[in-house]
Amino acid sequence: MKVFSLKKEERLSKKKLIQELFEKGSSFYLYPLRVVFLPTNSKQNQILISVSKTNFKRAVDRNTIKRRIREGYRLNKHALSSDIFFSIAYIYTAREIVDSSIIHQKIIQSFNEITERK
RNA sequence: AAAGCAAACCGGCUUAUCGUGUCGUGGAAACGCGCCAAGGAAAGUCCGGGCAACACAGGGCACCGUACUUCCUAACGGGAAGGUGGCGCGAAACGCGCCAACAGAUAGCGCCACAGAAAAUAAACUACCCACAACGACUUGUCGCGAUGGGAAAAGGUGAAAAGGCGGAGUAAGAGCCCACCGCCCCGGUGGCGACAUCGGGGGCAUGGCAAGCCUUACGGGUUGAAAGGCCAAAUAGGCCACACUUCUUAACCGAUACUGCUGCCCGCGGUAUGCGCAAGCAGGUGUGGUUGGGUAGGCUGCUCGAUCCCCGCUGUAAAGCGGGGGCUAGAUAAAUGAUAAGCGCUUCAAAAAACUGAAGUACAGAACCCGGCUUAUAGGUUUGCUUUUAUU
Repeated sequence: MKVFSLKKEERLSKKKLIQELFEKGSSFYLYPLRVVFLPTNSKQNQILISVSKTNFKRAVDRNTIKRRIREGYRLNKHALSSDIFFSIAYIYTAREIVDSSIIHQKIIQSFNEITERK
């Protein structure tokens, strides 16, 4: 598998898995993100990105933030290496649009948190 | 040339690295290669239609919507052309532009704040005119005054609006009481498909405003909405059929009553329940086998070739229609169409012109079944038309 790709299999799309993640998963806050994660028995890490409609009324802004987070995960996901895999949800909680470089940095930090806490 | 107004259109480009989705192609697979990949509003969800499911014998009333005319259209509350009224520009026009909830107020009910005498069967304030008891004056039969009785609706002031307007004649003072012109109403002619325009005759005014209070007239209106709907495999509740065992009461039809469906109500027509009447033989439970299969989560489909787009010709004042040629132009589903970096272009500013340099800015905004409109947001730019100002000929 290529290093920087991000296929559909790496995204959470099943309703049951999402419900399980939010009911049983543990979470921590890392500005501007809230991260929810749960170890799973699937064959790879799966992520979910969410931006609240109340904080960003325009769809253009929500798309931009989602794309930046996705790129941050895609370009750095090789740093998250472990013997087990996780379901991870990134929820954007800030009220303003943050630069890409900061988001990238925070995502790398989140990987360290997850591997420590498991 | 500049400014203003209106209409139509455009609304960034290139490269590098790493990525995403549909389709095509190679491959057993992993994956590789190629093509394409947001908008003028994709937005608001305000109208109209296609498509789909469900419902529907029919009639009346209610409810909701629309409202100058003709045309366009699949349809519309949209558009085109025109009529009428109002406003703006202008010296002015039969000019140009903008706006209109633009059917009916002699079908009926209701309302008309404040001010004002009075707000709709007019008049109770001031002012005007006539008569005249009492009183006053003096030139002693006249004048003044005004309780009171009557006339009039012209004048003042109030108001958004004061009972057709203006002028004349008339009168005690006045009044469509009478007359001319204008307005209004009625009838007829002419032109126009029509809204309407115009001409002639008659009426003496009867008819204040509000329909965005109720209402009247004419026309239209099933409900839901892609989370619609269809298909697939799995597990399972339930239904149905056959057989066996078991228990003993009660099924169907018709009438009656109650509830309910047809947008609401009534009539009408259906459906269900009750088991009172009439009537008479099957009804319930358990097990086995077969068959069917609601809902839930998942996958596939619906899904993008269409009232389609571009060009040319013809018809029409135009909206638009017809014919010919060419093109295929997003299909995601916890939701792709991107991220990062560099450069270019454009606009503004740095006194003025050109070049250079620097700084700042580069909008509104993201498809979710598909179309036709409307409304709202939008940095900057282009074109066309009209008006005004200045310059030149």
